Amino acid sequence: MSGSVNKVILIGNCGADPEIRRTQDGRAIANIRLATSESWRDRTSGERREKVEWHTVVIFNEALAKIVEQYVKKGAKIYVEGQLQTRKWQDTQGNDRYSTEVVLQGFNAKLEMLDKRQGSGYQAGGSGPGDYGLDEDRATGASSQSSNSQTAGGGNFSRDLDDDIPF
Amino acid sequence: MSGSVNKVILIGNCGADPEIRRTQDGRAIANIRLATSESWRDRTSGERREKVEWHTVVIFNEALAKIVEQYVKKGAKIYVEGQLQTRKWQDTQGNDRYSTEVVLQGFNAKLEMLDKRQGSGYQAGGSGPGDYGLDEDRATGASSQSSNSQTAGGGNFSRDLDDDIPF
Amino acid sequence: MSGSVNKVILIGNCGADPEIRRTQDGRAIANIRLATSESWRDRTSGERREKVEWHTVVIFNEALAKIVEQYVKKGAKIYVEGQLQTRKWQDTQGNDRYSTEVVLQGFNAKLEMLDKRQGSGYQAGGSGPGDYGLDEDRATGASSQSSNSQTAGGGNFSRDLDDDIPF
Amino acid sequence: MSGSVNKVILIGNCGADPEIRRTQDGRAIANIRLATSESWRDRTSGERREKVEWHTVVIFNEALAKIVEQYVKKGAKIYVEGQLQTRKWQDTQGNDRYSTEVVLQGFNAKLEMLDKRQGSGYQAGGSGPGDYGLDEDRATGASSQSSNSQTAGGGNFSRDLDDDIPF
DNA sequence: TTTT
DNA sequence: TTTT
Repeated sequence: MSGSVNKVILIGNCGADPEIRRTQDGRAIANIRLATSESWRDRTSGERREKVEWHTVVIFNEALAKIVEQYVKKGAKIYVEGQLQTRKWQDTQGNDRYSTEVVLQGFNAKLEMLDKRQGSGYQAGGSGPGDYGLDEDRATGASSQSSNSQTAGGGNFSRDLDDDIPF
Repeated sequence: MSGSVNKVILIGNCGADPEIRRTQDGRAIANIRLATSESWRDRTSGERREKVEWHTVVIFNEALAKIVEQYVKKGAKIYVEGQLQTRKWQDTQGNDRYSTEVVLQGFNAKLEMLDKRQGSGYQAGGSGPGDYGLDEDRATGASSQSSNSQTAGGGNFSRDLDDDIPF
Repeated sequence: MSGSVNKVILIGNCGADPEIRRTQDGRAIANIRLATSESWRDRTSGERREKVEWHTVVIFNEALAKIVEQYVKKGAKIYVEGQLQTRKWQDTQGNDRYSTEVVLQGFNAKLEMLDKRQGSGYQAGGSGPGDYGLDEDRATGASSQSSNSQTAGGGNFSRDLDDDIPF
Repeated sequence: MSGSVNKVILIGNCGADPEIRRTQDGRAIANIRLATSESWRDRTSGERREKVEWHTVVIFNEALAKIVEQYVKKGAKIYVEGQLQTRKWQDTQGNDRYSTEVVLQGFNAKLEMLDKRQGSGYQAGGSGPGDYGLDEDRATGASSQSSNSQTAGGGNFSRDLDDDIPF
């Protein structure tokens, strides 16, 4: 099917420190429980009410997962852009179960930290936090690649693209 | 919590005719099974591969649900903008189960039909299909309403809002 | 034309305090200069580079404009969701000029403050800052209205819509 | 600045065939004039009204520009996701002028064709149109790269990622 | 200048 | 003109 779009944009707060899992082959995957909320004034009572929604955000990207592990903590406010994915699994009774997650993977995925940097430290590394798009990771790949492709194909668009890559 | 955003944007095709349910108090609710897909060329085999993702879209709006019932059919390509919502329920064995849905409700919800109109007919009604955002309808409703609500001492926000309605 | 979407989503910092103008008929309009930026590491020099983009955000909504005036200050980080609009005007030499702005107006517009509330004060009012979507406010207005408009036989879309308002 | 987002999402119709320009160094750039529109029923007259907005979409990507040149024609309905960019230039009288464009470049850019494929032909090539994300271009780079990274790191996640890359 |  |  063509002409398809699957995009989720969330701004919320982390309910806990991210969990970092590792695949058999050693790749890091970060899981974040993210809370978004809406508030409104109740029509009848006039009271302010709030509804909180919890989302499971899964980051399939080792480099990004590590950054998340390092900088994203419980309570942090973040922006994530990914896609909806529903995973099928079996519970202990053998029933089919489904879990829907917001997956950041590959392109068109993005994560931004929205809290003011306080304190110090992590700026030191030079790379610094901030624009933690998956971009960055792709960038890594893309640039190591580009040194080839550029010379090879001379496509200087890919050159510019690489220049544009965050980092 | 403030500063929260919960937004889903999908473009996909309906897997079946929408289902219209009705709440106890008679409101119509439309359910759409929407498929999005990604395709890519497998690097090793060179074959084209495709991954389809199915989404449950729930439309809590009688008028919109009726429009959906009337014009959205199996196979139709639509744009939906709503929010992620996870609903808890009990299965027959009494286990907690969760279903995540894309909910179109209230503001910041939108539905657009992306297929070319073929044939005729439904334009006749005057209202016509096309921009089936909640927008348009709210606008209509909001304005007829505002003359009342404003006088009624309704929040003067609604007054401003009406002014804000696209022209 | 049907099947149309025009959406802009920005997260950035205000370059100055918002400007509040007023239309002839007394409605407030807020203007914000918003900076977004991208940064990346230059491939050849290894230096970190940054490109800043400035946006003009125009808020056509008296209540929201006032909230903006009150709480959004120079340096504030905000989320805005609106639409692209290009305005034609004449310069002093009589040449046609065009300005493109991000317009928040009517539905499908949203503004969220992303800075942590520090200090005190503005929570007191009860309404509180935070979710300054047009949402909330429309909801208020819309709901007080709905009890009327429904009876009044207002478009039954508005009826549904009101029902749809978050709770 | 960190924590920044600059995103534009449009669904509209092409007002003319795309223009393909070429930079001095031979890279293709596509320009599309895209119309979005809103329609609503006038509150007082009850008439249906429509407001059309024109956008300039600029695609800085040789491969994508060529696909656009080949498949996107006047009247086509497309989805584009890019970012806002304002370009400064001098008019013939030496005045500063600014043009704001929706730029598709690098990551987080996407273009989808939303018209039903009619007729035949272009499906034949095997690659087919459909998901014309910039992804595709990155994919090209990324995959040539991945053949390295995979062997090197064996991370089959990167393998999956690459596999996921459109085209 | 598109589209409905 | 913001922010990091």
